[in-house]
Amino acid sequence: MSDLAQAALRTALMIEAGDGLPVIQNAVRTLAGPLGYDRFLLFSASTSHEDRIERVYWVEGDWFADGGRADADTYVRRCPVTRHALDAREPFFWSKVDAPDGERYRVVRSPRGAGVHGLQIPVFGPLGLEGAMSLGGQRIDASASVRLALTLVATTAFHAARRLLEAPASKPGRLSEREREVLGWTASGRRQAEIAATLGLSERTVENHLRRIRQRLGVATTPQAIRIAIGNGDIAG
Amino acid sequence: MSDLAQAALRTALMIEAGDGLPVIQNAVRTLAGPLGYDRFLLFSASTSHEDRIERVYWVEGDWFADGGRADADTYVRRCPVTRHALDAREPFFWSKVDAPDGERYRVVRSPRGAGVHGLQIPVFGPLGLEGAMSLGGQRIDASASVRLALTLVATTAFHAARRLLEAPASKPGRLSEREREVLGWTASGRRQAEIAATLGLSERTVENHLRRIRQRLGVATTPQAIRIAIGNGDIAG
DNA sequence: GCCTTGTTGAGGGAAATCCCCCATTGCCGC
DNA sequence: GCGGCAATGGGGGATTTCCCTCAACAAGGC
Repeated sequence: MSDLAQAALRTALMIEAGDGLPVIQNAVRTLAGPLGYDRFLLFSASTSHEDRIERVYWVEGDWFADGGRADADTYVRRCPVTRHALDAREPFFWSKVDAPDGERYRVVRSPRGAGVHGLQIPVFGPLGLEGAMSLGGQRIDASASVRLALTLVATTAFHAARRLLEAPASKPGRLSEREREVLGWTASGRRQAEIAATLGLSERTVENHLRRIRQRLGVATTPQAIRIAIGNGDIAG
Repeated sequence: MSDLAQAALRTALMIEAGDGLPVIQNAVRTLAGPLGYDRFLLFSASTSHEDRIERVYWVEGDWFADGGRADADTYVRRCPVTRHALDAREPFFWSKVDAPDGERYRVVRSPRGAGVHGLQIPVFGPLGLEGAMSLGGQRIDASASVRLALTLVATTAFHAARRLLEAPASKPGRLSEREREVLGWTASGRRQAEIAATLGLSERTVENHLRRIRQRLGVATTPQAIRIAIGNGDIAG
């Protein structure tokens, strides 16, 4: 335990200074391996589509109980535990238990016994959930110290991975005059048909504008677009 | 340095297990004091309107250069560095430098020289910014290790403080606790069905809550409810 | 006890939104 | 001139939200 904290900090520093995904992976493996974690998952998520998991940066280990034959990417997106990260407010431990009707995942305070256990660490930013890291294994150290240490490392790893892998992509994000106008009326409680009448457009056009707005802001629903646009100063709060 | 990581982890654990603000304060002081930090600030914030700082949990030390005669709460709300936390995506160091036309704050990679320096650590959650912790001093250790260690501790401290201080009372907004929760997730792009799953409710109930929210706020549509609720400070912007 | 409020849930149907594609027009820059 | 983009509009169908009513239960005040 006295080594843990130092190792975690050293790992985080190494990850921050790293220049590639392999550095991150090695650093995490070296730290978490001795603690019983041999399955790793790192992904970015956004509140955009229904399929909220946007990009899988790293998936490794026998998550699938079939030796990895399933398509990792697809599996990850459907994994109940992965998806639970989208609802979580804090890091949490989980257990996969065998039930008569197949496998069941449960969020637990401290996993024990046979089966696969893990730790999920959501990563948040100014706009909410931005990604998560998941670590699992058969016999894991699930103490509070490990949770804190891995939270530090996972958060650092996520930011580093995103910086490295997401670098080229950047978004303009701002709305056009017309789009601000449409969104402004929407925020004022007007329905699409009303806005169309007000602005002298067809309902179809208003709808298209709203879709484009959602796309540009990278959000899934119009209510969310309102919130983001207010945050951006695109429309009045 | 080899002590730092251990001390940080120990501090975080102590804070998590603590049962009062004094425990948190002592823990932070003990860790950060030897690193040169003697001014502390912990507050909750929402990204809603102008006055984004919601509640100051802890302010201590000579932040004001006048020995603390100014109203701490007021000062904190206006402090440029404090406000910068609202725009930050990650922890950052800052420096207060003397300029011909008064004091100036600057965000820097590594503060040095005379003057007051500090570290700001924003804390995020599913709905975006939730609060921040600021630590300052005349001669601070501004290494990457310290940044990481204090990030861990500050994040833990914020969650603990909120849990302890925000538990009993909540704001008098027209919306009930549950309603704010539902509306908050809606503003984060979740659909009714998803919110139902997250909160363990039927879709019907979520729908009923949203209708009641609209009724209470006196608005016609949910997007408008988002805007009004943000304006009222009922949900995070 | 009685009344209010918060929270939960339902049935049934109407309305609105959202999604995929597509096309036209006009403007701007290279 | 040509490519790119904003603005406009459409077809057609799948989801989602919204609206009305009704009901049960727990907690708290009077």
